[in-house]
Amino acid sequence: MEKSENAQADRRLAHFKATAKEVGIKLTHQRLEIFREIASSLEHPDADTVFRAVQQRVPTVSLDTVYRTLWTLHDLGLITTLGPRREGVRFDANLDRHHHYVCVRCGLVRDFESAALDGLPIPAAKHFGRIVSTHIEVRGICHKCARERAAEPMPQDRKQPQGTRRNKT
Amino acid sequence: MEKSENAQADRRLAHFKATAKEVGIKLTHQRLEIFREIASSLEHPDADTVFRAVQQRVPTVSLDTVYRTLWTLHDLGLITTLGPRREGVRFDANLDRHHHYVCVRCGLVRDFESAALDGLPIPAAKHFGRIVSTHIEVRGICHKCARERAAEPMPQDRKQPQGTRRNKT
DNA sequence: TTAGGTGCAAATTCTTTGCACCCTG
DNA sequence: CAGGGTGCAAAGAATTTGCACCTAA
Repeated sequence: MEKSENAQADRRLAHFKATAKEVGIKLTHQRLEIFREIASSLEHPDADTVFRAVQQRVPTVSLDTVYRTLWTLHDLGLITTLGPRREGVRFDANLDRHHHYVCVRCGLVRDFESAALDGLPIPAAKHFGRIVSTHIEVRGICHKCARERAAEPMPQDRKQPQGTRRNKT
Repeated sequence: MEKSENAQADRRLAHFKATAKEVGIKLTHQRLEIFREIASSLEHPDADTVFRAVQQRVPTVSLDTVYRTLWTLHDLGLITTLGPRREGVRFDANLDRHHHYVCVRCGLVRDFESAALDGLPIPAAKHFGRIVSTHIEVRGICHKCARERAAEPMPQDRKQPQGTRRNKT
């Protein structure tokens, strides 16, 4: 997790370019930026967050292009989805075996790895059907929220979290 | 998992009634039916699915009451949420420690238990913050979908799944 | 060049909310 | 009987889609 985040993003980008050429889709400026945004983020952003970030560098992108690109990448197997909370799907460019820590307060998501967990057999599950992937989802309250929590009277889950979230109009 | 699903639902219902009395909210016919629906289902239905099921017995319920009730139950800690796919949140009345098998094709979700997994320490995750719960999410293709898959040319993920899903209009 | 991609705007869907009447406690 | 809860309908949000122009290959 500490070893050069950037090199990792570059490797993913290279993988994307190779795949794009392979299946014959165009490598547009927008796609590159959108993919780069997810590949280099630790946040597992949602469509709108990606949109706003990419917009900084490519002022003309539109939200629907972001949506289309995200699903295209997903269909190509270049990114996976994450749906930890009710405010929208989020995307993950980390294709290595990994697990997630999810803050139930602000929606923050962080990856972590665990060789021990990876080796485990999943006894009961396999009788439901074929298994494609297995990962742990740890839910909790992140440090930042724990600190802020002292103030507000615990607004449970619901409502607007303050992490990586929308703030239209 | 085999031991009398019904007794389990009854126990949950009793818990609901006790909690309702405790916090002073009314035990309406609608709430009872909505809760019963989730408590007795193995499907972890979404709001719309619950709505249609409850509607059979209480023809006058409205979808918004279902939404309100679901979140009320959630806020009371009587049910938890699940967001495996992009088509909406789903609810879970199983408060015991358990894990999920999720079909990426149709969205089916099944619970399973594993004492082995439950005992595991989550080494890396705890430095992100406090941990509230830990569960495994196993993704795969369920038996039914595997069978149907032979026909269709693998419509990847996207589009309408055919499991527990909407079909308005 | 030219077919796939993009931006725009309108259409769909899903979820929430205001308000008057109803029913549980 | 009183106040929370419900149903209805309309408002809000998020995501998708049709179409004409643009650009990577």
